[in-house]
Amino acid sequence: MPSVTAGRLCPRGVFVRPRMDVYKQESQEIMRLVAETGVTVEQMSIDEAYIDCSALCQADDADASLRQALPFAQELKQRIRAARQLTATIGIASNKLLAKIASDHKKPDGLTLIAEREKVQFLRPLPVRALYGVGKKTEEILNKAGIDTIGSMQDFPGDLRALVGSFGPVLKRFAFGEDNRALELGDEIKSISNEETFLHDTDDRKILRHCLREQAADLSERMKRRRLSAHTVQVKLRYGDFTTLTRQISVEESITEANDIYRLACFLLGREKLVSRPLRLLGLGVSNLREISGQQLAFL
DNA sequence: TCTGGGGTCCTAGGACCC
DNA sequence: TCTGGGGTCCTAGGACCC
Repeated sequence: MPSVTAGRLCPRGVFVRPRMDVYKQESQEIMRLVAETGVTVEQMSIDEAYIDCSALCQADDADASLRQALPFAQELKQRIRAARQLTATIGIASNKLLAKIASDHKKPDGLTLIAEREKVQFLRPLPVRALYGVGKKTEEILNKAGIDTIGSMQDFPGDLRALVGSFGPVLKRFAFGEDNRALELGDEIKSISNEETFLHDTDDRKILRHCLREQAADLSERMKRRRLSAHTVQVKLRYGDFTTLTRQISVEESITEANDIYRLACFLLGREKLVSRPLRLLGLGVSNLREISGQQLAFL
């Protein structure tokens, strides 16, 4: 059974949000410290990662295995503190779902282990929202059906599919602390986008064109840096009343140049005259990404 | 917090083809 | 000309995550 920990790295008692690039650099340094230990790491976000240290935890009994991860976790926390003067919160459990819940359990500088033997009881009092994949909407649906804690979900006799569709069976297993998601190690990027919320809603063509040009240039640069090209361009608009819509177009040619992205974006906006009233937000994205091979394929 | 930004995944409907 | 069923692709929207 894999033993996984989720770590959350928290700037110590600092409420001022550091500049993003500083944050990112710090994140890289810490992830490097983690990688140095030789474990398998899935970085979830700038300040979170799942670590599979099952290679270090080889006891016959599942809970004895988890306990073997404790000294590793303690040492990791110490290393991060010594090298970066930051605290790290770590959760230890048998899978990603529980490791994350464990790491959320005690926030600043925490270390929580959820034993296999105790996981079902541990989960019972927690709100359904604590489960991965349950957001505001799903929480509302569950609450209406009388399911407010994970315990009540464990006890629910009906089929959750009637409430949450195909997520039902997975959710039921989550409620019992069962999760077989593997670490995702691929760093494949599926889409790249950016968006801008204006200080004041606007339908000024000059402002909108300028915004799109800047976004297209940024996307082009990010694609080139990763040696990617796109086959789909998407625009996103939000009006003053918060109505949000997207329009996308897929093309056969590979798109990497800012000008091509920009032109397709203008086409999408113009096609249905979407800028019929002032916009609160304008966004631009590319997807359907492929690696630039540097070499054309020849078809006979 | 009258609502930021950058992502992923799922679903549903329509077009199109056989 | 009308009818149908199934598969696939594209598009749009929404839920969710950090």
